[in-house]
Amino acid sequence: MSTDQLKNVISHAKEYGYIFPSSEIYDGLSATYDYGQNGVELKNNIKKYWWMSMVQMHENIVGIDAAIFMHPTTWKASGHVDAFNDPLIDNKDSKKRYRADVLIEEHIAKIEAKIDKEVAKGIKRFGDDFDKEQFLATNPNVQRNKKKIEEIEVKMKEALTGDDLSKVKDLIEELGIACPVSGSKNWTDVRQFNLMFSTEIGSLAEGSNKIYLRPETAQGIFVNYLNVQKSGRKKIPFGIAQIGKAFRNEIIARQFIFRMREFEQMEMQFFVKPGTQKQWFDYWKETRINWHNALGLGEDNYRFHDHIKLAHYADAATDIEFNFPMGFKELEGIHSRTDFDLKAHEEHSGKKLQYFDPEENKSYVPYVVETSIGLDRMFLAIMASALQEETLADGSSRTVLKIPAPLAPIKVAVFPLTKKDGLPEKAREIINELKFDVECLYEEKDAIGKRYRRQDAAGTPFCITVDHDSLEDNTVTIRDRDTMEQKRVPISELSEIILSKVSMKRLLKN
RNA sequence: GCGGGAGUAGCUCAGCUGGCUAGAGCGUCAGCCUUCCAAGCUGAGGGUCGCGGGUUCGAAUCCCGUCUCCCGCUCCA
Repeated sequence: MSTDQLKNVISHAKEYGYIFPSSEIYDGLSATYDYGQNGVELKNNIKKYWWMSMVQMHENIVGIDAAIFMHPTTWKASGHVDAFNDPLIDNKDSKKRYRADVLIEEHIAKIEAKIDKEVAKGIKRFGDDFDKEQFLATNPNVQRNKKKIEEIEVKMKEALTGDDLSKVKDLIEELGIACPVSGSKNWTDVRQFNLMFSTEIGSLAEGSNKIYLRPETAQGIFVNYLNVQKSGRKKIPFGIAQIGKAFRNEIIARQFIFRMREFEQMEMQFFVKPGTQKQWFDYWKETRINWHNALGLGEDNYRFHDHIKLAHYADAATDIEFNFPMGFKELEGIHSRTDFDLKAHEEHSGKKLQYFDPEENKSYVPYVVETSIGLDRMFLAIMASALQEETLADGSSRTVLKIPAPLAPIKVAVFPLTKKDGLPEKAREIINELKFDVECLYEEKDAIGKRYRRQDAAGTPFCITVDHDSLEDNTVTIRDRDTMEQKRVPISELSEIILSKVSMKRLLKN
């Protein structure tokens, strides 16, 4: 796959009613997209598949739907207020972007390295008589550097906590910090990027009524975990699942629906006894990759990417990466989050978030193993791998969207072979039965071959054709999108045949 | 944000040394044909050439500004 493939996916998605640029008549809104008539069906089917596999198939997992707005302290506890608030600066020559505070800290680290060097020299000179503490307290070079560090730290704190980011730039210039790549000191101004969207709540903008749109759905689960545990009489280990929108004010939101500012997550937080997190982490790794593989998008298109550098909240983390048109990229994250989140919420809320374990006869804060998949990314993964250009035996080609049948927006299209002789009426009759089971579509325009190809491109897995024999013997042909093969079957068996191929059961039993 | 590329019909694009009513293919719609894998015939609809300004008798075309999209750099689901 290539970037050309991404372009094909984008235009195909638009042409067949899957995804439209948002507010297109106003030239669109950057990195915002709307799901069209087919897109919403596919998206809902992905959600359904996930929800059934997580909630319905696990008796110890239940779902919730938390509000997008949350108490502002939530985001202090989660670390998002600090971690998502970065002062950034660009080097104009190398075009590299850095976090301004990191640049300054690296500068401090360099000075510290100088002190260490001085100490090493001292050891060499005085040998066994070397008194490190005395040396650090008296050596003039060390003293000078120590003072430097202190000064920088004070200034940095002042500059970063104040409203005036130009002071941060002044400090960088004052220290003569150069870009590690270009070596130049040609910097842009420092700009603050807060990845959380904020708005005001209440009728007055005055006062501190600032609230955030949630940057992840997980916190809605954490703050509710005791409510669910108690009202549902849940015993550990148990899980809470949620599907919902989250918002991040990405500096760069690109690559179609891969990175959007408004996106949808499907998350499940699994609460376990401390010490068992590793085994559950492994369990969910396997369970989740099986969920993906059951779709048949190609096992080679997936790979695990284990995190070496872990986030502040995790003791193990892996990504399930998918081979998107732009290469292998993260599709789902599986994180062992320890008790970081619940402990933080205990601290900030002053409420105990402990679970009483009747087996152990003691209370503890559970550990959490999280699975978190980007719904829009899953959508893109399916679209990108499903869209294929096939060369047929006769040398002609066809465009086919091989969406896994249970996820396809329209499951079956019904065609009368011709527009007369009562064939349309017979076709309508069939639809009027089938529509209780699956999404159907009726089509009588153009040659039959053309109608087949149109449904191939739209992703409809089955086409039923009513011909003159149908009127005699109540049989029709059913054509398979992927193999293009046709079978003649009794109308009375249609529902059963189709359901066996498009029901979620087929995927979930895997 | 910085650098590169691009905005003309639903889609893919041509036209861009300024000059007839802005075109093609595919798609869409209506009718004919009645045929099991996109290809027949007839007709129709669809564009203020991204937007604003300027130069000019005249701008899709030249100039300025602006917006949007795509690719790369950082972060993440």
